Amino acid sequence: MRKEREIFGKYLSRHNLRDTPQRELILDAFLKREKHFSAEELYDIVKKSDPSIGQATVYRMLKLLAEAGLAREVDFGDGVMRYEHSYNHPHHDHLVCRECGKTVEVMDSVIEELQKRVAESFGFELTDHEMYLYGLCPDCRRKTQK
Amino acid sequence: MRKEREIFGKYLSRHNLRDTPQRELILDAFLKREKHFSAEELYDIVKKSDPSIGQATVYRMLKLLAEAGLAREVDFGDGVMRYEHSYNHPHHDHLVCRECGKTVEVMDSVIEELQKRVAESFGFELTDHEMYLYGLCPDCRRKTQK
DNA sequence: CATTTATTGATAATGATTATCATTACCATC
DNA sequence: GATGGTAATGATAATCATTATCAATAAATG
Repeated sequence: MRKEREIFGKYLSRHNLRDTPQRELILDAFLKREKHFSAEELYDIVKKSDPSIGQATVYRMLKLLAEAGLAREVDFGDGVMRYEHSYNHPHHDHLVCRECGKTVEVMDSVIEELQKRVAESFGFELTDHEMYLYGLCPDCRRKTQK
Repeated sequence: MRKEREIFGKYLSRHNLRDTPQRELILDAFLKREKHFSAEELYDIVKKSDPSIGQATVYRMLKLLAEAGLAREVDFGDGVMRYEHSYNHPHHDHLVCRECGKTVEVMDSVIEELQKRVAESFGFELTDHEMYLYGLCPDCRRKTQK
């Protein structure tokens, strides 16, 4: 968390960007947040501390966090982009419940390796990927059966 | 192709929906199309045969085709939904070039099996998934290196 | 043929995100 | 500490794909 602040500070100065109270506030909220979130959700949070903050500022800050390598975009395909921590949060994929929306981070290195091989078998050089597994979580399975 | 028409006809009558020239026209264009496409692209095609057709009709028809099991939505994450043939076009994932956008359909049954196991290891019942592999296609790799 | 109900096409609405732009704030230099 | 240059902010307009609305039209059925 200290380290993340440091990284962002360096990112700002390296790009001739300024440190502002708004950016500090949004950075704080981001660092406190554990679950992934949308721009609007983060906006609602920071608005409590600074009701005059604009949502454009939140959108802009999220772009910066992503570029600085602290955040990562997550697209669940519902038209709303979410963000999650990227620093010290190694790559993973998502397992999402179709019923209640609960998500679990998953990672399988065998799958990762196979993805690379599949790409290579078509002559592609794999740079990244997206994988979303959809299903029913344990709770919703129980509810559905009864 | 005959079979697909039959399926769609049955879908219409089973749902008390009507067969109209517009639907016929869009169905034709859909059946002729091999590559995936967006609503707008299909609209541009059918407009040549019937300039008075509305794009809302195309959007509506794509929903029907998907519900009838003839089409499948493909979300490349660029904000535009595409469709591809679903009938006699078994499940596959997509390998996409980050540079030129070229796509290849891929399928690896080992990956599919592992996905199921990963989900199960969290108590989830896997219903479906999305996997997009991004990289550089052979052509773009060559261009980038030179 | 008349009635019912689905369909169409034009257009307005939606909703997330981005662009614009006047105003404000930061920061280095004098 | 005033100043000039430039970045940042917040309000708001714009964007863009998609959806909803609705009056007009067209099928199908008795």
